[in-house]
Amino acid sequence: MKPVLHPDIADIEAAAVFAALADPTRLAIVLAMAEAEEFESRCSSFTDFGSPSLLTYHFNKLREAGVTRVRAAGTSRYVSLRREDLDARFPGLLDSIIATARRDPSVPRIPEGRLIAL
Amino acid sequence: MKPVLHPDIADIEAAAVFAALADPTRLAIVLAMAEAEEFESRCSSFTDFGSPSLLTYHFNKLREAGVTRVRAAGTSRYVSLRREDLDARFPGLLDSIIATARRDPSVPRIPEGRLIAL
DNA sequence: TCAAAATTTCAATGATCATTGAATTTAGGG
DNA sequence: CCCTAAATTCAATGATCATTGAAATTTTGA
Repeated sequence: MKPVLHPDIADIEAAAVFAALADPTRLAIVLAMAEAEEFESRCSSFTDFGSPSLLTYHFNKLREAGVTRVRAAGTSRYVSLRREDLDARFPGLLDSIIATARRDPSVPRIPEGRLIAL
Repeated sequence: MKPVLHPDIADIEAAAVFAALADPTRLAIVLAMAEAEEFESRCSSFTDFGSPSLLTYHFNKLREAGVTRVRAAGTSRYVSLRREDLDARFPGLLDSIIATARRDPSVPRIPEGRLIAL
């Protein structure tokens, strides 16, 4: 299993972060993670947003941009927001992004009550 | 002269704003406008960032996303950030974006001393 | 009315994007 | 050891992107 690669904090670029959030599906994923109770979520919790294959694609974009972290455990993968890292690199940005997504009803949402499970 | 169209505040979408900022050249333009003394700048002040034709393209993207406002006067055009509108729609977002661009050295900059003229 | 300046338009280019679906890999549990 | 669940890989698709350069447009000032 090839290791999952993440950019160093210093290599996270503003334009790349915005590009990662430019897609409604990815913005929805980030919002769902921010809204979730748990620190990390299983990737397969996001099936509402697309097929497994498509989710792999979007999770890669988010990870490569430095927005998320992915941890492999057994046959599953767990995603989380890189809160500390992003706050260190661009203070306040992540919170601002989340607040923005919250205010925009056009960002897709997981049906009320459905959980982002661990 | 066909009028310049701007989206209503309510129609500004988060993903569209992020898409507008996803390009290094456009992020540089926004940063330069934020850094400028004046409220608005003549479009031709940004020639450092590309050819006239290319600038038209990028200014259109920014305007269509709701990030900037364009005013035509004579043979010139004047761009400005839609500060109030963006603050109303997504409070804090624009400031956060500007602070983020400032912190990222990879965002292109106009050579020190060169002005964004009116 | 002419000429120059500022900007747009247009077509063409190659690159990257989001999406699909089928085939494959990976790892754990019985 | 096999079965199954979870996820990736891969190729193919059409759409949109950023960029170029040449031609057209618009408007003002001489």
